[in-house]
Amino acid sequence: MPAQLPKTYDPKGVEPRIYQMWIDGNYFHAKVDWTKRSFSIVIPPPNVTGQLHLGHAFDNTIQDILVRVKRMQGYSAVWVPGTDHAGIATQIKVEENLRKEGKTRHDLGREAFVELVWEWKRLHGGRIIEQLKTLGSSCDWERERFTMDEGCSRAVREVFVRLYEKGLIYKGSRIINWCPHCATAISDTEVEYRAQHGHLWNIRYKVSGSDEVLVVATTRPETMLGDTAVAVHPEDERYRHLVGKTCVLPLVGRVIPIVADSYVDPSFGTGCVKITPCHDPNDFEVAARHGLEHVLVMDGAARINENGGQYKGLTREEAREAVLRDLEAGGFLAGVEDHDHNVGVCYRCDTLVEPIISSQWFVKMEPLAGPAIDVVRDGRMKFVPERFTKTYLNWMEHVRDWCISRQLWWGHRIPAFYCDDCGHVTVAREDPTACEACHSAHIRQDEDVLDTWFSSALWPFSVFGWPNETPELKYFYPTTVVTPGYEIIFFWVARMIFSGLEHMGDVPFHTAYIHGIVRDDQGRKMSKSLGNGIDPVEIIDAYGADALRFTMVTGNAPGSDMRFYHERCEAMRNFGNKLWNAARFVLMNLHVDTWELPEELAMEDKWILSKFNRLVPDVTENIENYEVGVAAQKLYDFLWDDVCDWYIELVKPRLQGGDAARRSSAEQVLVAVLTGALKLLHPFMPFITEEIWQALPHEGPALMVAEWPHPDERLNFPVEEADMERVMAVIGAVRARRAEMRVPPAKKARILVVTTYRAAFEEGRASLMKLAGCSEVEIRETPPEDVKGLVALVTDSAQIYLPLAELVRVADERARLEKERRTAETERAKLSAKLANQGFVDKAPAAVVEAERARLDKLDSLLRKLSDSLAALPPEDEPS
RNA sequence: GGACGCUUAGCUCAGCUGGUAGAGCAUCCGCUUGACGUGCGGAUGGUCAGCGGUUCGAUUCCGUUAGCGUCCACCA
Repeated sequence: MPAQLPKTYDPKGVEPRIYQMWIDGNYFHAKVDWTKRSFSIVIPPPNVTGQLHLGHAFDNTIQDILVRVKRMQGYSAVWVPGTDHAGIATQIKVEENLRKEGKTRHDLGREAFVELVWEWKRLHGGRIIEQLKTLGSSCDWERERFTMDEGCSRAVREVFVRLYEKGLIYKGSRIINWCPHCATAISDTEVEYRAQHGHLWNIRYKVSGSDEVLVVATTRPETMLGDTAVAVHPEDERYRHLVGKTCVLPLVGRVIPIVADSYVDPSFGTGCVKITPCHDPNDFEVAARHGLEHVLVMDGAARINENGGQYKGLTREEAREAVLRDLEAGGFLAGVEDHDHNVGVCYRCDTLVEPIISSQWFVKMEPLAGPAIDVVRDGRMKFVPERFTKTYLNWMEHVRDWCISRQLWWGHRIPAFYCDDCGHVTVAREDPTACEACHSAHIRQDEDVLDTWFSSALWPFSVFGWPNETPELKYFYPTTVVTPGYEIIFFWVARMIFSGLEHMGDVPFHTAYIHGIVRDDQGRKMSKSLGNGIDPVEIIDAYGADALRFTMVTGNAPGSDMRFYHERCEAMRNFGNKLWNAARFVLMNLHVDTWELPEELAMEDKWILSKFNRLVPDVTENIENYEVGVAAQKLYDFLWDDVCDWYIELVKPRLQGGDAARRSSAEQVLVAVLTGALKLLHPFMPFITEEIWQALPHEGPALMVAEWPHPDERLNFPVEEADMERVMAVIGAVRARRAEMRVPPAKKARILVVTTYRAAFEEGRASLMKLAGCSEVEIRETPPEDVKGLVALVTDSAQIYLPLAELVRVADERARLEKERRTAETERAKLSAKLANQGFVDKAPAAVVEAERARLDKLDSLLRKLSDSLAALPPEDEPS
């Protein structure tokens, strides 16, 4: 920083330069170094063609704080960045773009289309990475990965083959969630449920060879086209005689059996359930138990297929209307009721999900879930905040097999090859040229790709080179911590855990530090459709990255959502500016270019050093416990209140005075405290702290690689700290009283301090003069004889008299002092009752009792002084 | 149906293992105070949702009620 500094901090002018300096210094790169402890984080890989949103800003800030602290603490700390190929999201994006040219992916064909997506990735893939840099993220860019790069793809293939060989991956025909819009299967996790007002239609099914009629209830009448049975509860007396008989499916005319199954709840609806095995998971189960026929009536676009007869070609919505109309016309409709229920929609596109039978690949979860439950139960892996443990366990304990195949082109293609001749499936690490069973060359690779989350599940070890046994893997795995939002606990965290355990034999990370989501100022989720999204890039532009980062970590509890307010960013920018100006002040007054702590320390020096010395372990501990918000708040308070509002003001007289030694020691302490605080603050506000540090006398190339502060025994000054605070209390009392009495600041007064802490106040004399607006300070141990015309103030260690004759009315003074006395007495009464309570004295920790005793002493002292002051008051003024 | 979270100053929210209630913003009163008006000094404002319990002591722990919110499950 040159001598002439702007009065306001300009992030735009500083941030890119500082970031480049870090890059040039290669400070982000972490090496395998067995002489150091390792610390590692892998980034939750953002979508490669996505752009930065506040959620990214949130967890990247957290990660950066953690990794910067550890780096400064001397760890070999790596933060591995990278991006996710984001199968569906990316493919859709490219397809949409293609549609502008009036083309679909099928016009191009698989190979050309995939090449086009790669091209798109090359074009847009860098954006989010660049945006992460503007945040100040200290990722090890040399280790940047992509879920579809060669290494990650190899890991995916290896995992697939291993799991297949162990029988943990299988292909089967099951009811899966089908998204008609994305035209692919999706996993259970990818379905979101929405409450919806709907209807329950009652439909008459005529019993064969009888006049009896069964009434079934359904919310989805169009699926009746695929009914292959009607089920009743085995114990249900009403229908027992019909079990084993058949009935006739209306409109279709198919004769279907009536079966008994305990799945049916006799108390719901009519107690008769239509069974549609191909379009309902429960019905699928029932069908399996009873060996029922499967009739699939919908295609991949959720249109009725040829099995739907006359309804063929209709969409599911059209089919519903048509079916209802025809049922009505045929007299099959027995009634309709309102019915609220949940419907599943695709988390990507919001389209109503269609449960449909389909042949897909699955990961068998049960054997994988067991260990994943154990490691959390026995504490080998923990969630912060702890409550997410339960969320996780509940999910893992009930998890169903994971549908991993996607009918997409963009992704890791399933390495399964079907033999046209013998039907054998060859699953192999390298593409086979022939069927492994019959050696026929007529093999075809499975058309599908894997769920995007299949590859991100491997991220904590694939990024370090697995399946190769690399030094990185040995050194950095398990990673220390991951920092996802709670919305991806199931998508990502859970799957990393069982994958890590299965393939690495160890947890992928020791801690999952879960955060909430960033909402708008009305508490709404940010979304494209609401148009309420806030672009972090604009925020950085307006307030600076440091301000955004600080906003992200302060004022919200771990794991809970936060609302985003511009005002908060503004406040944090102001904090940066405050720090900037404090630094400017220090530099303006600095006459040295190196520093060390002076031998002779003044009271205020010891006070601030002592406070700082306590701040160091406090902040360190908070960060270690993942209480970054608390740590940030402490730094904010220390810098603004203690350093700026007090210490700097306290040393101004020395800096401007003629005593060179006292001036110089103030400079030294200023630099010491500022430097120390900059180190602690650096992980939170890396840019501004680095910029200031570079301008201050320093050793080493950069703050970001400076050593994290340690508390220093020699800097504990409890006595001087207390003395200083006694003086500060008097300053506060005088200021408050003056403000109350509207004494203009320019009007200085002579004050009289009556105290037994004479030495402390002698040393604080200059501070009192400067900060309490005094023309003169008299310190004595006994009160003056005549206090007429004096305003009396009391702290627990001093009585103060201000000669403000023209402003004083004795009656008012008396009233005020008495009010203070009453307050103090009330408090004293409470306190002495507490101390008189034998239970308290016996059972409370000694330190607490001691503290309360000390407080009582102070109150007594205060009360004595109040009484003295009251007694000394002259008789009431003559009414004039 | 199950689980979880929240309810603290006008607003938005912090408050670690129980031991004198905090911040930012807003409001009010002052201030060109030689770092900073993105500032300085001062002030107002809270029976910490209600009710029980444990405890010497509860905003903090337990139970319960109410309101709000989230996740999971999904009886057609």
